[in-house]
Amino acid sequence: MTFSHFPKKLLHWYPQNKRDLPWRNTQNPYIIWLSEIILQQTRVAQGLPYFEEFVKHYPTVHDLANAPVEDVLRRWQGLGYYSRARNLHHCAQQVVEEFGGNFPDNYRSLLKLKGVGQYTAAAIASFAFKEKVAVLDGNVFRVLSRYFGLDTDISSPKGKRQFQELADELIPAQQPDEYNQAIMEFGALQCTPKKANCDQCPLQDSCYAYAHGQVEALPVKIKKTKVTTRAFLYHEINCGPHKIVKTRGPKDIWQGLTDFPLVEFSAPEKIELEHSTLFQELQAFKPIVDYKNEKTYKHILSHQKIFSNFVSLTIAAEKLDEVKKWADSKGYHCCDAAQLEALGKPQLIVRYLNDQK
DNA sequence: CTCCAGGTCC
DNA sequence: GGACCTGGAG
Repeated sequence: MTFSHFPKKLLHWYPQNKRDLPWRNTQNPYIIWLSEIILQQTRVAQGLPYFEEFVKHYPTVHDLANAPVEDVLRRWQGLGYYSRARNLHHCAQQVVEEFGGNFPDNYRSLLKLKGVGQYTAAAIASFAFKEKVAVLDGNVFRVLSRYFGLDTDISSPKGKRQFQELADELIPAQQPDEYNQAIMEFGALQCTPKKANCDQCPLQDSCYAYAHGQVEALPVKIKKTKVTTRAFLYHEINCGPHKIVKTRGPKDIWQGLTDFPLVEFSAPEKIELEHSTLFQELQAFKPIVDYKNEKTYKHILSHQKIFSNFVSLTIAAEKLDEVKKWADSKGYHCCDAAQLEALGKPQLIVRYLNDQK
């Protein structure tokens, strides 16, 4: 087996082809950690502006730990997978409280941090501390499965184990950090999921998938999550300059973000204003109702298809005290436009609000 | 429109 | 093993 050929080629390819990205010019574990969390399941182009903002507003782990979690969620707005933002904040406090403000300097200890799993621990340990631990992310799965012709399902525990063993054997003792960067960058730029650039590939002559016409077929991934359909009727309740909002709770999507009171229906075609218990209750306040029935927002998550309609209810400003009392009793809050702007909201709500302008 | 990216937590 | 988000590519 030409095992040293592979890392050698990658280490040669990398300096000539790598992108100049801000987190690559530092060994500061805080900055590296920040970039890794932001880049999980996220493309560089989408994550980059968020990274810049976070570094600017939270230059040190102390700044992040001291910030209110609402501010962190607001800054994360639009990036998705909001548990990353909650874990990010929790992890910063962990580093300050349990580790005296210094990130742990090895793979084992890094794993104890909230939101830091095997991939991220390996990335930080190698990039910041030169520890020889192999990263295993989607890029690495793809490059290894193609080059070595490994066709085990990468979503199975067995597949993950096999790939990790292979990755651990391949990583060189000399420049483990550079090698980890190289193989991921190679997957991102050269050995891409679709239309891999095999014509000008430095590994072409020894690549299993290229020789066997398997480039498109690898890696093998079986899992596919089934998508459920949901139907929301959102109630935009206005009273003078105030709106009624709700902080989303646990065990559902958008945890910790802010949206409007809603009634969920069994199917999109079942959405009916008159069947909303919320709408019925609100009649007591004699609202002016604006319901554009035909306008349905469709919002797609990886595992849910959400159809939502919005009804706008305007209540006379004099009834604010009554409305507030009602909102309190339902677990809702009252806020003005500026306060709403400062809260993290799902993109569906952001889209709706933008349409109202 | 469908498919896809891809790491952690519970 | 399923839940979690958004946006870009085709």
